[in-house]
Amino acid sequence: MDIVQQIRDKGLKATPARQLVYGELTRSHMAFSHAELEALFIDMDRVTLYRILKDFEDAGLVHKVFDTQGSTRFAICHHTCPGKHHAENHVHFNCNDCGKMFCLQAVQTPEINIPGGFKVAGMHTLIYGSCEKCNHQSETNFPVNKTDELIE
Amino acid sequence: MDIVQQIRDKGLKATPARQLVYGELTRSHMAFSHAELEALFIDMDRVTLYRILKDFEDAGLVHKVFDTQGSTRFAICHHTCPGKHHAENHVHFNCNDCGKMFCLQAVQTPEINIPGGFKVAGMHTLIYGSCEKCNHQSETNFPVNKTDELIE
DNA sequence: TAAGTAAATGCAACAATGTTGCGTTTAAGA
DNA sequence: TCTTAAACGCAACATTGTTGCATTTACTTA
Ligand SMILES: [Mn+2]
Ligand SMILES: [Mn+2]
Ligand SMILES: [Zn+2]
Ligand SMILES: [Zn+2]
Repeated sequence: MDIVQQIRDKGLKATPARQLVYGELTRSHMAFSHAELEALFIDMDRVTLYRILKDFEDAGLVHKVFDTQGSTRFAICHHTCPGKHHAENHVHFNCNDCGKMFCLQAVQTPEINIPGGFKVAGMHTLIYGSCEKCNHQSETNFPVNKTDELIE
Repeated sequence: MDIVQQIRDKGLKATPARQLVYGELTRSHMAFSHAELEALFIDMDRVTLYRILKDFEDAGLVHKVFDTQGSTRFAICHHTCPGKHHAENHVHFNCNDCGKMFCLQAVQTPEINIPGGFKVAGMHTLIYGSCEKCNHQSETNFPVNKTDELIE
């Protein structure tokens, strides 16, 4: 099913701006900050972008998450998305080096028991470290004890 | 050891404002938002409060966490705190009803395996639901199938 | 394919949150 | 008590997000 139809199926008009945003989010499986999207679509109005993301979120097309800096990010909802609380069923990874954030769709949030009278509704799991690309780059920049072919 | 000495031990002056903030954070084991602290200390300058929290964080007296809304919160570091990354070794609970956030010092962040080339440095675990107090209140307000003594 | 309409956009203004610079005050050691 | 680096208070600014309103546009229906 194409992007235009996916947007329309949620009762939203498939405007050019929406197609651009939804297209970008669909192609990569990353969680984008507002700043990142603004940089990608330089002539898109700031407020329009806020509203597009809000509308997408309400429609269940994207989910909102916060990175290790507390900044808001948006990512596409996987097709197996149960709806509004999609973001809560999988783990997110935030790279300390490049700052990018990834949805690890395949990794479910773990089970956890907590004491006291707390009634658990859900959880957010945010893992941080360095992504594959940044791992490689740091190895390339500061080779320590590697064989030649690993340095590349 | 008293509050004044704990602040001084980190190389900070134990000013009245700092004693108030540190005292409050020490007594309760909650993670306070900036707004909550401003409300508690109405005649404390906004900027001073920001700087106190920043200094405490740098000194390892408190740790910064984000709640389910992405809002910044600060909580005391437990005495077994390993230092800068204290916040990462225990789980936090955020009440959906009253909005309060609790440090569950006794609950360690779980182990988790993720695929791909990601290099894990740590994780944040944020559980949400309703706290003990709010559980009770909702039972009191909307009694369904309870015995009398439970409704109280 | 033209017209009608609700939805979406663009712009300005505003609100909330956090930061910086700088002159004044104060905690703590001598 | 004196000295001084640290902390404070205030104003100004930056960033992020929201709201109101006039204009434009995507989609429906004729
Ligand atoms: Mn995600
Ligand atoms: Mn904590
Ligand atoms: Zn990276
Ligand atoms: Zn509560």
